Amino acid sequence: MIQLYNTLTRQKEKFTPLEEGKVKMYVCGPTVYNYIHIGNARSTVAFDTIRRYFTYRGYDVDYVSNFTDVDDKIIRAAAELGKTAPEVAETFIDAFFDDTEALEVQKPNHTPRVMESIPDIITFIEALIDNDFAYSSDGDVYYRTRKFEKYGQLSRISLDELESGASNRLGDETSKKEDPLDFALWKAAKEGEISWESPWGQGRPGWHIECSVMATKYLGDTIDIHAGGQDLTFPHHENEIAQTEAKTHKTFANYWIHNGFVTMDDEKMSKSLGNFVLLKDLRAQHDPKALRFFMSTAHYRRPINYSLDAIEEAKTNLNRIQTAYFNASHRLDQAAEQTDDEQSLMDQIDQFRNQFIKQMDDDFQTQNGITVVYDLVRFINRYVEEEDVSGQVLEASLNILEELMSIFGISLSVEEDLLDSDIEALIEEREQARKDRNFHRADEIRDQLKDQNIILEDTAQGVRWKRGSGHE
RNA sequence: GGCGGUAUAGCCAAGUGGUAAGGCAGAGGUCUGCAAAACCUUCAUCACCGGUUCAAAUCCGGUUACCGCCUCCA
Repeated sequence: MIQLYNTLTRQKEKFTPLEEGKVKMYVCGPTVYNYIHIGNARSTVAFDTIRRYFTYRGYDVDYVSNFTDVDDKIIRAAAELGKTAPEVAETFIDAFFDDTEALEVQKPNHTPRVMESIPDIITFIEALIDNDFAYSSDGDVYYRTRKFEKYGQLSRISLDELESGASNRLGDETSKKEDPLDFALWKAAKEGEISWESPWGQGRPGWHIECSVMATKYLGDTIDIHAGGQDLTFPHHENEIAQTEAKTHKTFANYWIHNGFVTMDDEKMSKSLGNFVLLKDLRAQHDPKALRFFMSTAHYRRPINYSLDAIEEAKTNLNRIQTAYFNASHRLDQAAEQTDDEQSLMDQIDQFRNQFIKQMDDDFQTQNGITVVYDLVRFINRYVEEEDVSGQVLEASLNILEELMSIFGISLSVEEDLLDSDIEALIEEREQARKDRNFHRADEIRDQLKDQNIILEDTAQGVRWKRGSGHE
């Protein structure tokens, strides 16, 4: 039984899908006016992990994540770069996929974009006007916030408090609104901006409406899970609920989940603060696997503080896991057909899986899942040093290690890797030198190979080699 | 100001009433020709004050600090 923390109720709830065995999940995607930073990446990775876990637990996940490709910031970026808004969007959508594929993020089943959805958006807005939840005003269309009784339910804010805050802030745009709390569904075009024909004149959609439209279009009026960053809770998700439920008169999403931020020096990493690290730069310097692992070391709802030390630690820890996998693989060659304690060991291995599932079922506690992986690593490392090992146990250990790590999007198996014949010859020469107790020559060869990124390790079962990490 | 979150060893991070998981770093040891890897041992009374209880990091009250949202933002 999977439990997840629902922002709507502020508590953990048992997950009950709308449709047996299926998960309909919508994740708010990026506004594509720039490369993504690691805060954006964390969100993408967190929900990818959750998606993978649902799949692991036997669910068929229909995963939709949008691109906001119509927006003030894109228009501004286009003007600065001397490109059109669609060109800018295209560039950064491609970059988004480059970045996230490097982190082994699985592609959503659908990635709708605002520009492709204009007719649906217009239809949606018309429905809201028809039932009196929205009104047009001089080329704009606004949502009547006060008319939606449950407004504020998700973010737990009261309209009156909001109003007192809003009234000091809003300037001229207010004049077109009946109420300062109303928000835009459609904005009249300004000179030179990208715009579309609509019943209210040339214009473009407001920010919030797109997600309501795309989510319901691909997943239906009611979806299981709606996800996004904590900063989207208000106003974005609150407004999505208001729009969608005013139109459908049904619950929009049963579960709302929100990820915590990546911080730097304990402050939120954000584009507006300027304290961000672009994923594309970071992954040029660090193994993307280590970056993904780093993002899995904290619970998705908690903040995670970015630092070079933290990345290094993730690298070290991942290396430890990788080494256990490597060591067990190496031992496979000399494994026995069968051993006496085999059954009890196989049972222990199953226990690791059970423990892992228990932790992950509880609101996707990846950090505790990783602890189970460490336990498994120790189990493997101990076992590998025994005199007689069973091939079955080794195989099962390798499989489960790979299985558990795959939830975090990390593959441990390395492709069959062959050495050049001259390197093979050097290794053999070194073995002979060691037998002859010519350690000077042996060390010389080991150093020489190390320069070529081949690392030799002498074990009780003979020499084994591996390639260095490659990233430094 | 309103709402929400967090405070556990040098660092990261578990643990929601029964006497502090795990990882990194550090120290010592085993193995090894040496190394590497690994294994073993070792390293905290849980922000502060008060209360409830046989028993609290865990419950209640209060205090302090930090963070987030309330405006575009994952």
